[in-house]
Amino acid sequence: MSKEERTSAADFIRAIVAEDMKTGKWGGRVVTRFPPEPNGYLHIGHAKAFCLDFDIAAQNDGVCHLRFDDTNPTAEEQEYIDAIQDDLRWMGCDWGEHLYYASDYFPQMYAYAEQLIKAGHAYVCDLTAEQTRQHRGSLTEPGKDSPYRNRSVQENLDLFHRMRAGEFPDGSRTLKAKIDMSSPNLNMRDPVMYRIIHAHHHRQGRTWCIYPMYDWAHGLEDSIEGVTHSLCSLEFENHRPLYDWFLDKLGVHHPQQIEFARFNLTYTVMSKRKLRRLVEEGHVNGWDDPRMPTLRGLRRRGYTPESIRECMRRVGMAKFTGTTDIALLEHCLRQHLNKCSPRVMAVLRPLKVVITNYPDGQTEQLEAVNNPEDPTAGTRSIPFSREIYIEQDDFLEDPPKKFFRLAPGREVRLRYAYFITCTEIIKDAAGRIVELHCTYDPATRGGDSPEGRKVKATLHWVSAEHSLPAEVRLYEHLFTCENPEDVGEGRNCTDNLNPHSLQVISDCRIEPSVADTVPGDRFQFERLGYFCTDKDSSKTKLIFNRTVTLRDTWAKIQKQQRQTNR
RNA sequence: UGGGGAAUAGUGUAAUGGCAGCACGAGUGACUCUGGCUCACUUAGUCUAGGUUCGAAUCCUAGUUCCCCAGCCA
Repeated sequence: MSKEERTSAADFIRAIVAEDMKTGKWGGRVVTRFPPEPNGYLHIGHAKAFCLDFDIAAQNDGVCHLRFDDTNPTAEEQEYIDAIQDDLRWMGCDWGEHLYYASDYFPQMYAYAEQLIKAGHAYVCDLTAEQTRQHRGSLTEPGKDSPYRNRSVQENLDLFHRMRAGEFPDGSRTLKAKIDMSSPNLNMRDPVMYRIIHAHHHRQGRTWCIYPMYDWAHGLEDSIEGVTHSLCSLEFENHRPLYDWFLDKLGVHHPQQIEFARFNLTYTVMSKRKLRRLVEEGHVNGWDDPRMPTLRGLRRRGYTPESIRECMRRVGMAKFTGTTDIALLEHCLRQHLNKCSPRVMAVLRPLKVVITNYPDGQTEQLEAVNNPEDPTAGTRSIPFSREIYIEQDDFLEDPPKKFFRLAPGREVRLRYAYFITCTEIIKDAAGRIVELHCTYDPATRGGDSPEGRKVKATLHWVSAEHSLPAEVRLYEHLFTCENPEDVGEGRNCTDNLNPHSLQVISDCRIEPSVADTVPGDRFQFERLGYFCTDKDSSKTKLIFNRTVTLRDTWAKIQKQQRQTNR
């Protein structure tokens, strides 16, 4: 990390941290934490939060804890704990020894609760959930005191002990903080601290049957760990007075909670609930479907951690809830992939071309550059022969203006190979073009004309005989509109699903150099886009995902032409 | 409706009383053995109305719009 990166206050949160470091508010320490609840997979929205947490710690020689906020046994599973760590490691996050679980603090939290009861700040309440709701009042009306609000300390202590001992059924009693039932902030109207849940906890088993609520637990977790800056999203702003109240009443280490706007992306949804629905209703093929904004999905799609981090850096940090254009993410992706992806030639929709003046049965090896952006990537050789495939899109019998590619009588370059000229179109009975006959110019071997003759286009190609069959999965945005959640009454985001978000092409051809590819390998298929080998791919059946297309100026021209012809 | 927040080009974000800048997008052109990359240029903004000030995106007043809160979820 450069000195500038370490010292610059790029946003309002880093400015606060920098100021605290200057004044020595926390003794020159920075401790942050990323506290996911293990009840789902991480998505790119989380990336904004954990990049901030881990980077701020690193930039200040501090530490960032990974803490699983496992305070609700009914939703949480070990599977998610493993997956979250796997995703975070992939993203390059380093928590060192600092892996913690909120549930490990349950004894300490219990002791703190007793302390609050003894100080008269908490009481056991026998109201049902429904009654509690009624007592809470509304946005405009104050709440009413619970009839159990003024129990003696002794009785509260006794009942609380018996709650913990398992004497009462689920939902029969709660421990509540005694604050102010008429507070305009609903969170301060005697919030529940503990509820009774007789359930198996994925780590604690049956040790506990009372579980702390978020507001009670979270500040304690931060405090116990010596966190200095507790960074969270905007919806917790209303909870900060409660966070502060608990820690003040306890008189313990009191971190500063700072809120920021969460990350939204166009053409996708981000809430766990909606993502779960996409999976459960079969709109996608699991949590790691390459169309999903989950980190697992993005990873399988071929995204790099670097590009996600770069996007987060560019998005910045503010308190305005906006939506980032997915074009920014894709720009960061292309920028990184352009630098690091080896180039390869693949033909998605093959059109056979016979080079009529090329010797039958002859094969030669031609040298191709692996990555023009990276001289150290070297070269490879690719086989050329009399019959090749080109892209169907690269030939037009009756080319419109500005179409530079192959057409009857026109000469183009085959990349790294020869100039060819189209001499004949072969059609089937239905009039479909099934084959092209071309001639080549032997003097242009390697792709250049010795006398400096120019061509307007360079096409990618593969040798028919030597190329490998492959399946390619093309992805588009999962939804057809920028904000899929913006739907009318009685409709939901699945109404905006893009029916073309996945297109499988099974008869592609790819150059033989990729024969040994393994899942996760990334390539640029020249002139098409960036692709990566899917986890379903094998030696006998090659399968690639399109990560993102190249910028496509021709597609834009076509779109313009279509509009002007209308 | 009570409370808590937020409003700067199409989008995201700087400027903390002193030249409204950057990035993405869009458009035009140059270059090119990828219609890629790269480069150049263009486009376009302070929510509204008052006020303070030599000077306001920034301070004050009033308003407008948007987001969050009535789980024994986090």
